[in-house]
Amino acid sequence: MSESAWTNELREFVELKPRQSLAMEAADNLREFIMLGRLAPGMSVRERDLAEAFGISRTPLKEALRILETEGLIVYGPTRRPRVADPSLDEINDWLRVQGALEALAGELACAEATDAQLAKIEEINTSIKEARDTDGQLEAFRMDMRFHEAIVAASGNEALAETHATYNARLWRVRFLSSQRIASRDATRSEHLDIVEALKARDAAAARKALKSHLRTAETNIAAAITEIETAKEAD
Amino acid sequence: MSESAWTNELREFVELKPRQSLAMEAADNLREFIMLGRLAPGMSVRERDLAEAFGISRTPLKEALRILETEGLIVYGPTRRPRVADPSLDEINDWLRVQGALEALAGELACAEATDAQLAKIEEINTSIKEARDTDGQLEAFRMDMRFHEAIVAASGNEALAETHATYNARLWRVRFLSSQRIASRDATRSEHLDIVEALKARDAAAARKALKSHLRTAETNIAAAITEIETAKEAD
DNA sequence: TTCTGTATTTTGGAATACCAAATATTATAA
DNA sequence: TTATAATATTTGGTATTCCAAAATACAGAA
Repeated sequence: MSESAWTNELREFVELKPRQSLAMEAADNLREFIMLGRLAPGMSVRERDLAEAFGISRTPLKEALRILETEGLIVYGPTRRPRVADPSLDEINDWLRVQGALEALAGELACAEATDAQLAKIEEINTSIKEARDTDGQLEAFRMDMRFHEAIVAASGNEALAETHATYNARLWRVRFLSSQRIASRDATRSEHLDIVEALKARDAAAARKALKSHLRTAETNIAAAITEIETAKEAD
Repeated sequence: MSESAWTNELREFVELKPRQSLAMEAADNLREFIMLGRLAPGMSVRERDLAEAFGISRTPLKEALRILETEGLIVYGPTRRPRVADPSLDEINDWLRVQGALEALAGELACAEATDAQLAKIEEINTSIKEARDTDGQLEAFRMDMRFHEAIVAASGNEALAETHATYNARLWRVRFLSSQRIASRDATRSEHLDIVEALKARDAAAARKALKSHLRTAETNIAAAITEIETAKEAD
């Protein structure tokens, strides 16, 4: 091994991100479209149309759909025709319960594993949520909220947990975004976030678990309220 | 709608299972091969060779590899070359912690949601584990053990939870199988299974959560012991 | 012998073509 | 007009082919 130390360091740095394929690129774009509701839930997806829209062939597009399927954003019918997922409230609640268990575990682990820097970062993100709401608008504040939860999971040091959590986040992104736009949802969220941060800083695993679980439970309530609001508004047509 | 009721019923029945594609078939076979260790961990996988071995083209085989990637059985290197996963003990423990949280949640939910028939089935599977060990051999007993855990998760009535649990089961299958062959691991397992069944029958959510969590914790210990045993045996070459 | 630059081979990514199943459309009969 | 049969079209699955990147083998120079 005649290589100097920085050689390996550089190699690691440059190759850490697996080379982006057309499929992954398409998956990223599609995910964004679905999350923002640009592609409506339940809408049927035609491989050929989408492939043309992206300027790629069906082969990588198909792979992109597969990726989004595992994330729960695309569902395949019995005849293998893909559609944009249109989850029922029951399914969403199922997802939220799993997400709750994952985040509770993350909080627990983070109390033992997180570095002080990671905890500081979590707290910093939390304070910037409020700032973003004042200056950058609702969408940015919501993105910060998501990053808050991601940071907690990352602080657990459990990579598999982070991956699984990310797929549930993707599925839940849209409904959580809808819910975040209700003014009524925001106040509770803010104080709950503080509880979470306090528990983590105290490295009190039980408290962190409890705070995260109850946070997800209010999310359940808020989302249910948001969805019924939208449903009733739709009936006013 | 002039169709008689049974027409739709029949159509539904026959089409309920999405048509099996070559990709899924290949994924099933490959999964079996990897789980049983026929394809050694870390071994590099050549798409062309495998496709020829299965008698299919690379297109569906590629999709199969993608499926197994999301299950964590296949990993892609930085240059997108697929290999059979070769998880470190740390990674395995990460997986087990997530699996523990999932099963704890499942037990909790099952206490509220499970039908009596489902609980009876769980108990029945548990008793048949012992029988299988006496008559059908180790592998069959192990399969029963897996079915025991699957049945609990199914009884939670949370489909997403069941899916996520299944992928972790796939990742962990091999190491859990190795661990199950240690005689020392078995006695503790048996009494813990009884604790779980009792808690579920009493529909005591807290007890079920606790029993499942501690069961996964002993799994952690057993697997660690099994792996170090194998490692030291390997050094004897 | 060891290192480096070059040629060869291997490998996965992507485009294209074709097929069978599913769907939509049209025609026909009651 | 409505229901059914026949036809045409659309759609996803699969095989084949080509291509660029990567790994390997090799040859020459230090």
